[in-house]
This record gives sequence, structure tokens and C-alpha cells, in this order.
Amino acid sequence: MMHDVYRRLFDALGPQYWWPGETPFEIIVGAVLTQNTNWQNVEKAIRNLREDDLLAPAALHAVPVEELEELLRPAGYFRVKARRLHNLLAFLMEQYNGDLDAMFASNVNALREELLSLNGIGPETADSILLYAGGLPVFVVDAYTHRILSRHGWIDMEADYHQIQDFLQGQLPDDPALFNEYHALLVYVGKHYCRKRSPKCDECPLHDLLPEGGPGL
DNA sequence: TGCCAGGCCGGGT
DNA sequence: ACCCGGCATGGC
Repeated sequence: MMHDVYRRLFDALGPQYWWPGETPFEIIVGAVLTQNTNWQNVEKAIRNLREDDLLAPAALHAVPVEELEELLRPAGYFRVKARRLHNLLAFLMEQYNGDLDAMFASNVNALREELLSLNGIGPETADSILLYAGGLPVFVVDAYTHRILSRHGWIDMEADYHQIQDFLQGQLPDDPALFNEYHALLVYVGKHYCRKRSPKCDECPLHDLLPEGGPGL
């Protein structure tokens, strides 16, 4: 079922060319900055970092947290995010000497647990790092995923992160490229057709898959 | 103009 | 175990 949904979305919308970032490190930074935040604001902060040539582990780790705060200000929650990012960078430097390839070469599940143990890295941020920066086969679940799947009645409203992740991965081949494209397509649908307040369900490519009587909320 | 955005943490029941 | 407030900027 969920694989058919993927094919439907891909046929209707085409490839999304995600994640919107150029290097694995930039993707990692973006994953932290985009927590509950509009991507446009994240881009401003990343632009600040790029202008100062700080899009590399050692260089960014060397920036004092107070300076980092100012660079991250446009991304919102800037004090929290400066600490979280610095914290993640310390981990990266201490455990892997800033070598991302080395980090992603380790066991996926072990690495996932390590990331989750860091303050400020929850399941979505960890999985975004693993999939989009590391190319590892982990499905990223986000607010859009939850909303789209629950409105169609495919999952329970109360389903938690891991239930949704297992539900999807259980029906899909273990393919990072597929997980990548699928999540990107869900974000597109979430932004354009499945908004919180003004959903345009009747224009959504999945419209005919809605349950009888319209979407559940 | 208010409401919202690709979460996560910590403290209170 | 659950629930909830806090965190903050910029765009529509």
C-alpha cells in the first residue's frame, strides 16, 4: 500500500532533489537548525556560516557559543540551537576527529543510538542525519508524515515516531534513495495540499485515496 | 495581524 | 507515564 502511494506521488510530482544542501556537513547543520523552523530562516543562518567559511566540523567547533548564537539568530531558537550544534560538533570531533566518512562507516543502529544520546538530537534529527547526510537506510518521519498518514487513516492519530517508521519501512525495500525521495515527496504534499489550517485535499495527488467521508481531521 | 514552521528538552503532576 | 510550557525569527 505505502509503496503504491510512493509511486503515485512520484508520478504526479517527480523527483524533489533533496536534501536542499550541498555537503553532508551542511546537511547535518541544517538538520539541527530546521527543528520546528521554516527552512527559509534556516537558509539565512547557513548563509551566515558559509560567508565566514564555517561549514566544516573543526572550523565550526572552534567558534565560541556566543558567536555562534549571533550567526544562528535568523534560524530562531538561536540560543538553544547554538548549544545543540556545538554539542553535536564536540561529539563529532571527539569521537571521529571530524571525519564524517568515518562516522557513517560505523554500525547504523549503534550510531543512531549515539546521536540520540546527545542533548538536542531527537529521532527526526538523528534520522535526517543518517539518511540525508550519510545515505543510510532510515526513513525520516516528520510532522508532515504524521499528518498525511493519519488523515488518510493509514496510521492512528496517536501513533508515535517509531510506529510510523516501522509501518513505512515494513512495506518498503531497504533503499536509501527511495526513503530519501519518499520523505521529500511527503514534505511537498504537506506544504502544498495537507496544511494544518487550510488543507487542499481535493487538489492532492492522493485525493482519491481518502477514506469515505473525507479526511479524519 | 496573528499564526505557523521539516523538534526537543525539562519540570511538574 | 503523561502533559505542557519554553525556546525565537521571519514570511504569509
